[in-house]
Parts: sequence; C-alpha cells; structure tokens
Amino acid sequence: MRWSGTFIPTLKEDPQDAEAVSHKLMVRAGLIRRLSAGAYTYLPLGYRILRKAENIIREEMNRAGAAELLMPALQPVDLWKRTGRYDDIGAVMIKYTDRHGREVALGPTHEEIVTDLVSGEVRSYKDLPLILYQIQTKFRDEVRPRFGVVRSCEFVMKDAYSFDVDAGSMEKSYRAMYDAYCRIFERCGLPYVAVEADPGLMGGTVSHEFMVPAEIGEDRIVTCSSCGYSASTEVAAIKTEEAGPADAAKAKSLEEVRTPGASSVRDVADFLGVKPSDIIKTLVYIADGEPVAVLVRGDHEANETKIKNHLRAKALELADERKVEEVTGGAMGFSGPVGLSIRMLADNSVRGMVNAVTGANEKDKHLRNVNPGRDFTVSEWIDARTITASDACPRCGSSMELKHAIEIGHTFKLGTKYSEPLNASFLDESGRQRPVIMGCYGIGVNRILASLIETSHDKDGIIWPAELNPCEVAVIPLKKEDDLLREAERIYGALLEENIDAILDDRERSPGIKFKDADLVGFPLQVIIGRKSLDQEKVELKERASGEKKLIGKDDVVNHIKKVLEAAACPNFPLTT
RNA sequence: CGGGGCGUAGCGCAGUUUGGCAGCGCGCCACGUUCGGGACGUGGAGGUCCUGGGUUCAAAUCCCAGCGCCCCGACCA
Repeated sequence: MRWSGTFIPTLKEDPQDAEAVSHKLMVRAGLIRRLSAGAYTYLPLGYRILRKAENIIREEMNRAGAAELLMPALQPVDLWKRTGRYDDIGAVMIKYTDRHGREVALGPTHEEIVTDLVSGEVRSYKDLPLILYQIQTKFRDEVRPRFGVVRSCEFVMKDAYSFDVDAGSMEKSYRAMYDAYCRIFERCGLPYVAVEADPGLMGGTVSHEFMVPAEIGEDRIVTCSSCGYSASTEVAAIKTEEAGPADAAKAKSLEEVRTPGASSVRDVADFLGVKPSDIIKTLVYIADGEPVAVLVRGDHEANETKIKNHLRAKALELADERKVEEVTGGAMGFSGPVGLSIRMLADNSVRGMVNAVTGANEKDKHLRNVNPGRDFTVSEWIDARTITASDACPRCGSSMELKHAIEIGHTFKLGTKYSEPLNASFLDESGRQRPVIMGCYGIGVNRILASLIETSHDKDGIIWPAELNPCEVAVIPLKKEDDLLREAERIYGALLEENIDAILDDRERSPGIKFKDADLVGFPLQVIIGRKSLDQEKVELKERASGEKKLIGKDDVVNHIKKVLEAAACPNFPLTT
C-alpha cells in the first residue's frame, strides 16, 4: 500500500464535533468520517483495522468450532411478534412497510431469524450441537448515538448462536464461546474484564459482559482485587450485614414538619439539618401497569434492574407527577411510606433505620422519627439498591473498585426463550420431541477499535497492538533523492515479499509531516530512511509504542522486522474445550 | 423527549454584545529556496455566514420559525 492514492486524510486539529479521545483520534488519523449522527464511513485505513478485527474474531470462532454464515438484514416482523419481542424492542427497531404492505425490519439482532432457520433444518439430536455465527451490519434507532462509533445507529456485530440438546451440553458451548472471547480480546490488545451481568431483553438466566474500563464507558462495573469478583453494577449484590431490625427502644414519637419547597434528598437534609442517610427515599414505580413503592436510603440509588427482576416485571418505569399524586394523595417529591397502601418494597438497608425522615404525602411536609415496622409495613425486604464504591465485595468482603466501562461483548444463556415460540425442536434418542437449548454471543466490532484507542494512545496519536493496526510497518523516505527513494522502494518491496503488511509513505512532504502522521495513525514499526543513516548503509527502525529508535544495516532490516513481529504476536491460547 | 452549547472557506476559529466592504491560522494551487519532528518567501484560488421568513436605507449581526451537530439527563440488547 502506498500513501498516495490510499486516501488518508489526517487532521492537525481536533474536530469540533468530537469529545471522546477515541473519536477525535479516529477522525484525525483518517480512519472515519461522520455522515450523520450515529452513522460513520470507514475510510480505507479504518476499514483495514475493522477487517483485521473481524479476521481475529473469525479465526477464534472457527477454532472454537463455530461455523460462519450470513443472514439477511431485512427481516419480516412477524417472527418478532411470535417471540413477543416486537413490543419489547419495537422502539429501537428500524422498520418500513414495503410495496406489498408488509412490515419489514432492519435487523437489530438475529435470534429470531437464526432460530427460525434452525427450526426448519435441525430434526435430530444427531444434528446437534451447533454454533452458527455471522459478522454483519446491525441497525438500531438509538435514543442517543454517542462518542463516534462507540454507540452508533449502524454498526458491525459478530453474533453467534449455539444450539444444544440439554443444559449440560449448552454449558460446553457457552464455555467454548466464553474462552474464544477471551482469546479474541487478548489478541486485540484490550484490557478487558468479564463481569456478571443482567440478561435484560435477550432473556435467559446467566449472562456475562466483556468490558473495557474507560472513562467514557456508559456502563459501570465493580471489581474486587482480592478475590477477583467482578460484576456490572446493575446486578452486583449487596453484602447484607445491614439487615438487622431497628432498635425499638430508641424510637421517638412521630412528628410532622413543614419543609416548604424542599423535595430533593439534598434539600430536605439541608433544611432539617440531617444527613441524607437519615432519610428514606420513597420512589413510586409503575410495574406492568401496577403501582409499587420502593424505599431506599437517601444516600443510595435505587437499582431498577434488581427491582424489575424481583417483580418479574416486563416494564418498569418511575411514575409521573399525575400518577404519584393519584397513588400517594400528595405532591411529587413528598412521598413517604406512612399510610401508603400499595405494594411496598424496601431495600435491606432501610430495615435498621431509626427515627428517619420521610415525605408526608402532602405538599411541603415531611415526617420525622419514622420507624419501619412501627409506622409502616413493608411487603418485601429486598436488595433494591445499586452497589457503591464504599460497599464491600459480596463474595469476600474486601473493598471494591468502581469503574466506567465500554461493553464490547455479551454472552447469554438463553434456554428455550426462542426455540419454544419458534418451534426449534429435535427428536432425542428416545424419540421424544424437545426444544433446543440456546445461547447467544455478541461482539461489537466497531467498539473493539474505539475502546482500544480509548485505552491505548499518547499525546502523538494511537498505539496499536501487533495484530490490530492499519498496517504493521511504515516505510518513510525523508527526502526526494534518488538513492533514498530507491532504498525505500526496495525495503517496501522486500517486506511485501515476506508477507508483511507495509505502507510506503511516497508523498513529497517534509519529514516533520511524515513523522507526525506516522505517529498519529500509529504504525507500530516505522523504517525511516534518511541521508545521515543511509550514508552509513543503515536505516532507522522506530517502535511506535516505546518511541525507541535504532540504526540497523539496510540489508538486515527486513529480517529484523520479521523477528520483532513474530515476537510480538500473541501466543496461541490453549483450547479448554 | 427535557436541559445546555454550537453552526461563518476543506479543517480549527474570530467577527454577533453596539447592524455599515467577509476576516485570521492551517490546508490547497503556482514558482523558487528548503528537507531528521507539522519549513520559508512571493503570488493566487476558494463563501448559500445552516435554511426559510420578518424588521431595516442596510442583517453573519436584531426578531420569529425550522434543520443539523455535540454534551448532560432520561433510555439502552
């Protein structure tokens, strides 16, 4: 590849519409350009990286025994209606009505399609197990596209689906995929963490998210360095030493106080001179149409995933002002548990609270000295709040770290959520019809690039790992002089001969520009051919990551590069299945 | 969808408060000198000031409406 003719529009300054480091660098290095919010063009160099990531994924999926196929992005919506996800996912699904009046979706994911496919073809236990995958563009009408390719409306996903005869067999498929994911992210040079997660709309019981800690991450995870426990904050359980009942002897008598205008926890705490942890926050939710009150301590965050899972609700949302008034009889912001007759869930930490402050279900009024048990009755004590950095590890009790992270992969044990409604079944050895047991496994390929850059860059540009980069070696002649150019051509040609991915910077530009661009784009190895070194029959080899430069004989440099690349390649990971 | 910000040459921006010739830096083109970390000189090209409407002798600038983009929130597989 030659620089001229490849279309690598690099930028000296940050684009004004980018905030995230990875977004800025991808635009500056000439990897992507925005078409509209959430839709990006991959320029030649960006596309090369994307394809390298895809190939790493391909190699590891194939190695794990999965088979690649390609399904249509156009999907008839009735399959989605059969699994009940048409309503669940409806809003993010991009749909249109075709000329025959049929409703068609642009695939946001493919569980329905692949299950339908398999249901028609798999009949016997002898056809199983089976793991199918594809690498394809997905479409989602995102509420808020963000951070360049981190959350876009059109993105490349590797989605895999496993089909097994029983749970034990599915466990093996799941493990094979999980291990393959570890190898993939390792080879991509990502500092990833696999965490326990909530399956959400995908369904199933168990799921793992593969996360890359990064400031711009939209998800939050906790990790324990002592025992290795890690989980999404959506599901991380709280260690419940706070579950003891209140000390009744200390309880003072209930008292109503005026708190004009003070409705937020902060305001009420300041107004009454108490701590946020002395306040019981009362949230009114609507779960599948039914009102539910949820009590958490003032300094805690209610965890909607936990609440939703406890209620086994399909939809859970905070009640609006009108609904709050209807349910509590009081103004929004002044809700409290005393006298409230709806179903009431409370976080375990509320149980031990003595003489707490709550809303009085009346505008501008709160209650003091509220005591659980004496003043109100909770229907269910549950773990209803989100873990914080000060909580102990639920497994070993040590302190935990809380980080933002980008989700790059997600694996699910689905069970029969799709195989049952779509009739994907097989005959077992005894001739009995049984639904296949499924798993599904996704990787956001674009996010691999963005999260790698997010975690691997310096002031000059991007630092790519050995296997994932726009090009392994850049050959850079510094001057337009015949012998320099001739030597550059020779080395470039010899690298290609050796199957080494190389780019020749054949532009007539000043050395400064070539140096800056090479570091910005981040070619891992750079062969610099200048007057000073060539006069001694040598060229300079620069390592982008360390910035280290050495002089090497011009006839030895290709062999030297070969060795460096071999040493940098990731070792083969043992297959555990 | 709510809150905030932005929209002027390919890119980054000033000019808008107080209406009066469309600007700066980088990039681009030509010529010359340069050539080891974004060189220099001289000359040049390049504009729907986001769009539409209004006010005015006069609008990038004031008013109204709309569009686009970014950030925060809500939401999220």
